[in-house]
Amino acid sequence: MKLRIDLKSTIPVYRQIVDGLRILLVNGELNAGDQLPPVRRLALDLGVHFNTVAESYRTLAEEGWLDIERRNGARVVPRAVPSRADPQTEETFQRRLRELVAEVQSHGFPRGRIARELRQLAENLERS
Amino acid sequence: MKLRIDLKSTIPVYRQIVDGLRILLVNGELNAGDQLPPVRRLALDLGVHFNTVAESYRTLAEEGWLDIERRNGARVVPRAVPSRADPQTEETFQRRLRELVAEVQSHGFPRGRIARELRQLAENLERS
Amino acid sequence: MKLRIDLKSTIPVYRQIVDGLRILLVNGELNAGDQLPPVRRLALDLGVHFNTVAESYRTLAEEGWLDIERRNGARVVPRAVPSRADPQTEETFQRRLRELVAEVQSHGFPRGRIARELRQLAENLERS
Amino acid sequence: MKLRIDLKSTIPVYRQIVDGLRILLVNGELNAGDQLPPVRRLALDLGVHFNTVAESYRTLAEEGWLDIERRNGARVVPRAVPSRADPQTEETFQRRLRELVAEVQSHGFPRGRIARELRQLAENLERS
DNA sequence: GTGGTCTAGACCACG
DNA sequence: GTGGTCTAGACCACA
Repeated sequence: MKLRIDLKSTIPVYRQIVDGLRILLVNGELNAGDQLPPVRRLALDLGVHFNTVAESYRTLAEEGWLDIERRNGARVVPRAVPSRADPQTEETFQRRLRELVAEVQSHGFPRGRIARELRQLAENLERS
Repeated sequence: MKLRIDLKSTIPVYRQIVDGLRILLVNGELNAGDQLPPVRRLALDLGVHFNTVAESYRTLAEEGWLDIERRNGARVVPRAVPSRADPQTEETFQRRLRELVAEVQSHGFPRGRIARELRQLAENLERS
Repeated sequence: MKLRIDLKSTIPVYRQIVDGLRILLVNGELNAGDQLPPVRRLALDLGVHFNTVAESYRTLAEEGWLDIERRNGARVVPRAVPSRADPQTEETFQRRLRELVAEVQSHGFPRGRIARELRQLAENLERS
Repeated sequence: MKLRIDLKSTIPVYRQIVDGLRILLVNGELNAGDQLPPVRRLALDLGVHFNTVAESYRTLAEEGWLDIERRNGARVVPRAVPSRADPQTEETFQRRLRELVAEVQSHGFPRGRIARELRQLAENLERS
């Protein structure tokens, strides 16, 4: 379970877990049918309370990624693609993307490098 | 002052203001020497408390974008970009970028469109 | 055995079985003297563990619907309806009924349709 | 806040709160714009932990009934009617309704009384 | 052994 | 003063 948590971050741990797992999911590193570790197990690995992990699993289940059964743990579901993107999503995405870029620019990260990262990610997206 | 705030968002208002202003700053829509609106004025425009705006200005001042003087309000300074980025910035940027992309993918936003947005932004960065 | 189980539901399987059988019982689709399928048989049909079915039978036996004998399986008994309802039952029924209706209203089910269902069921009850 | 909780019930307290509030909401006893009590306040009134109430509020917010703002508490939202009922809702409703009725019949509640309750509720629905 | 519920209570971010 | 997050840990229901 390739997953890193930063307990010091202001971003809530459960959100970090959700974000991290979602990356594995969209990248196909976690596939339909895969079993996730029991909440108490992953919690132990990450050094957090099991409730925190449980909350994360529940969030992903609501998003349609996981199927949680009381006694059988959480399993990646053959995800029905959300079919239709919220029309608002595009605008939000553009704004958040520009915010993120502005922030790292602000921290002195050079434009060229940022552009390179963006292009590289774009390629990855189209190849897979 | 092209700036929108969403009071319902879970993102703190002061952060939204900082993020919004920073975009204007890196895009050159706010330039060295420009005077920012008085906190009470901007607060009124946005419908928030003036302390919230003041907090935002202070944050940007700490980042080196603004110069705040007792009675003269806030002014954009000719900003020397921090010569070298925090070594941690690159990794963080990559991670946050991938998180953002995973999230919008999760919401059904098609990969091709995401890739296009990324490429377009990369171009803008290199041109300006 | 007209009975459907949803393993994904949060409602316990044994409860689903009890609820389903009880409907057959009050509707007279299962009558006094009828033999129920052996627990292992029904379990196989439903794709659940036989203990789960056994638990269901036991619950219905406690309610006075079934008679379970060591080697003869479960059989519907001529049921003397408990002469008087638990005084608390009426209040509980009203509350649960209203909860159920509020929930489906909440899901966008139109009042008219709900009312129709209620009336139809009321008729069925009085006719039989 | 007309709301009763049964701590002994097997139904989770937070569900009871959700169910209870939803009745007030569909009945118009809580209207758009109304402020709900702070989580800690209601929790104290009900004798439960504030987290339990918070969870309930969050659930109703997800259903679109409430609008929760970090510092301003929870407020009833001018609910956008869910427009389209899940096609599955009708079948589920019928089943659950029949399950409920079968259960109370099982407890000795006479058919005539049940029918009367159903009719009365149907009338209430159509009148309001 | 699995996830769910709930409590008690600390601490945080916000405005 | 508001809701949010997290922990520690008890207890429960289910299969």
